[in-house]
Amino acid sequence: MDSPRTTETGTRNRTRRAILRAAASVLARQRTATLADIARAAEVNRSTVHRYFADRDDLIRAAVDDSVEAIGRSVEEAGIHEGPAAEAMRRLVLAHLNVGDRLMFLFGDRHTMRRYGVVEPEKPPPDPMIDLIERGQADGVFDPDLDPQWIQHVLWSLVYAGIEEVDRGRMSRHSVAATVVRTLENGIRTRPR
Amino acid sequence: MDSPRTTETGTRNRTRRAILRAAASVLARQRTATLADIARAAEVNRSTVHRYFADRDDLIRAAVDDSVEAIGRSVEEAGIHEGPAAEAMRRLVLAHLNVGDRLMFLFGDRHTMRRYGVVEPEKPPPDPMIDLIERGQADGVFDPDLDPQWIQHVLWSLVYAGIEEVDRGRMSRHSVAATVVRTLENGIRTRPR
DNA sequence: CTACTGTGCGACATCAGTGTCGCATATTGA
DNA sequence: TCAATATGCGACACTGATGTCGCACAGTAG
Repeated sequence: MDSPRTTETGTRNRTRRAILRAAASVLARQRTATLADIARAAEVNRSTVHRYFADRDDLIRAAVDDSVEAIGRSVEEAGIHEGPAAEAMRRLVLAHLNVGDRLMFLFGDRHTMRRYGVVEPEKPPPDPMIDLIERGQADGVFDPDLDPQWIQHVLWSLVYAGIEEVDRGRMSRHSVAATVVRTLENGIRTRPR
Repeated sequence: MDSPRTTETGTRNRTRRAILRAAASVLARQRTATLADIARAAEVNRSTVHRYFADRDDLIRAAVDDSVEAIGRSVEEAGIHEGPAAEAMRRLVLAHLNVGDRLMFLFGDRHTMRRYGVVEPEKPPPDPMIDLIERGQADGVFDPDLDPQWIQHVLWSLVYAGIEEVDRGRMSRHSVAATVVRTLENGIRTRPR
């Protein structure tokens, strides 16, 4: 579907995807990981990685593209242009939590995006997020005094923090979404009722 | 004062500190930066780095220790055990923003802390932060339904996001503290007045 | 069952980064 | 001013990671 090599067999496609997922996952946690590390995580031989990707740079670039697509799809499936802004924001948080590894990989080190990926003017996550935020601000649901891009970055930061909590076993995948949403909406101050 | 080599001359001390600061700053933004990159940022020759640190590992370890100390000092100067919890939290945010590079260096890649630094049970930033959060929760100022450690991570995440905004020139150092505090306290939802 | 595709294995060459070294020069402190 | 300290420079050796290659075997599709 999204693979540039759509004439690939199912077997090759699966191997390629396993390598890309492993690359994002391993590099998200250790930027200096070797090709051997990635191959191990993908459960293939190092030479197999070379059969799919010309070199290390090629692999990382492909992993960046793949991650951008995975995040884009997850965000699209959240359908944030529909429904009340607060509900849509909650679906957005879930969508991001579902692609936690890719987010950590893409944004954990700004060098990755600068060297391998989309250039700054093109925002990897699509404008619909900013649209949602602006819609919510117009509706009086989101704080109009906060810059929409800042809100977007806050969202990512909290999702990121949530993913790390889950990774460390300090929070369940089930409870993290609620906690992230609660903190995103209310902050840490006790909300007067 | 805190340098293990207190018999060092002022010149040597200054050179050592320049290298450590450059290490934290450069590695915060590019985990795979070389010793040559760090030396360039410190405005010394690469061989000079070797005169101060046995090898790359030694330098990174020293940079971790130095960063932990710098953050600890900044947090200590915030005097968060004094005054109302909300005020103390604001000073804490400022304290963290003041050591932004070190935070990005230490926590931008979990591998750094795991391999070079303090082990998990010893929390690099001191317990007083958790004490402050619990104090605020007891006083009804902070949300008692949020885990104190989660609140601490949220604080770091937002500080981190703020530092990146400043780095990208999208926010001034002056306004970032207010924005971080506002978002930390209120979240993104419009707060009813 | 067979032919084709895909992969593991391991050896080998290359290369970027690191670590070492000695010398000349710059800087600093007495 | 001079001696001691600090540093830049660049050459060189070493090391780990990468990239290439060919062969044998595993897996898959017809």
